[in-house]
Amino acid sequence: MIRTRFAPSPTGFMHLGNLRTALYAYLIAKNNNGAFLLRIEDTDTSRLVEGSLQFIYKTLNQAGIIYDEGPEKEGDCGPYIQSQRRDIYQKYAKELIKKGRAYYCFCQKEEKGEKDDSEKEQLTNKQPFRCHCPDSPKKAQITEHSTQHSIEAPYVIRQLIPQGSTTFIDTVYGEITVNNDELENQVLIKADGMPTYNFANVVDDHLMKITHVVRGSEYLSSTPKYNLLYNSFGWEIPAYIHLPLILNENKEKLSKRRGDANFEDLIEEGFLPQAVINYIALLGWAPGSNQEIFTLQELAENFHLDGISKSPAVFDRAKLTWFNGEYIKTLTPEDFYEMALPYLQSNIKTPVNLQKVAGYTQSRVNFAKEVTDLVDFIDQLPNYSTELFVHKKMKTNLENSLASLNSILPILESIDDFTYDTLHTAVFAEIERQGVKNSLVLWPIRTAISGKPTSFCGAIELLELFGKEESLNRIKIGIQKLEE
RNA sequence: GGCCCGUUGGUCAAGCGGUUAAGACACGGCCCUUUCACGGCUGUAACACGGGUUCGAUUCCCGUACGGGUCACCA
Repeated sequence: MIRTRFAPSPTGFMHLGNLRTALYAYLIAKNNNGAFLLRIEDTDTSRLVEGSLQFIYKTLNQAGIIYDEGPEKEGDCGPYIQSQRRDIYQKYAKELIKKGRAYYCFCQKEEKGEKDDSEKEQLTNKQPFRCHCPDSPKKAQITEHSTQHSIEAPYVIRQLIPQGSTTFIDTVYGEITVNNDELENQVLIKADGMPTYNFANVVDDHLMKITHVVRGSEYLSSTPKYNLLYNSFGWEIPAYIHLPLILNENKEKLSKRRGDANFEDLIEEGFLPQAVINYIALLGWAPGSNQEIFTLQELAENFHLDGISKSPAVFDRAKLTWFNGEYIKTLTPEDFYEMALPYLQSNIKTPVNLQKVAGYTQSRVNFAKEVTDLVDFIDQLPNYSTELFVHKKMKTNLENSLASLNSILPILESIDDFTYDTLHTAVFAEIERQGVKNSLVLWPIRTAISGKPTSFCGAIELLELFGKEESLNRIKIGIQKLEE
């Protein structure tokens, strides 16, 4: 049975790259009737950000990515929070020492922490840091000693990288071979007793029976070290599925610091969670058909490893916006009404049928909040220019617009029942009587009532929406303007 | 800088030795229509470069260029 996991650290917001990793891991599991687990990697106590655990839960929830095992949903492999598994890592690290594949290291390294750019540049001409413990005669002693007694001096446990080269196979990128000289004797257990990501990851993936490791391609170069670890333990190596990066418009890695949007921001802006999920599913994966709109369920059914691409993808807001519009259109009228209501209520004081307004605007917006601009003529008629009455395609000009309004006015005045059907019948009867093009009568009405070059619905709908008094009022204003 | 990975239109992408090199977004045009939008049709636009291999390379191999990743007691 296939088991995948998503293993975020609670260090802040959920970036789109992370979310996509979670999504793919989920889809791969679900596509194979497997299990998807959530594991929290909180081994760096200094980087923990308050509340980010809630963000993780909330985001996965909104996205519909439901885990089968994880925090507060314990399976057989818990606990699923690494800080609660400390003893486990200690035990396995000691086992590695006994096997001679790891060792205690007392080397002091200068103050670490986040490297800044200048430090990174210096790396250019420097040999990477090497721990010399294995060459020290002290080492054997310590190793033996420490298996029985506790050690006083601060130490870390390092993985002993053997000579030779390491080859692994990535499902996406294929076979990759790295010379072991490139690999550092990496730290497995830190001075504070916590495991590093590199170690905890391997131990947990094995213990949690993860069959497919899904992660970003930034881990590609450290994968040989994981394999060496698996081999040292004699554990089976999982399938690796490394995912290409998601870049911003400038082709840089997405980052909050550069102002790139994360999931929370996008939802805040009015993007629907399912639209975002649908879009990022297609950033780095292609279904092999021309279908683009997928429910989560459909994604799970159609997902296949062959479709994952190797090259990074640029996040395109325009395309996401299109997806959002598509999702807005598939909303039931009730759902869209509910979504648009706050914007309608805060922009419309006039007693018009908001449900109808929502209905008219639904197919015209990509975001619910865009109704704001569409309805701005309802409470107040704009001070428009009579030029609006002139429309080549509608065959209207100032003269015939005035004539149309003058002829339709008494007819509307005689109607008390301002409902669509009644209005439609009456207006079209007049159009037929005059024997003119529809637009010659309808365009002036629409223009007089809206005072805008475009509106979210046509003349008859506007008459119904505004009711008799206000409609006649606005038509009279139009006549006045045209008479001047 | 060493190592690793990548490179099809502006963007997402199909392609997996022989194709008029799909499709989508964006952009332009047309149609529909009582405006706009929706919808339909349509147009502009791409295989980074140089060598091989081959009867034939976008597809395979090798370089070059460019881009990215990584080189932490961070994940």
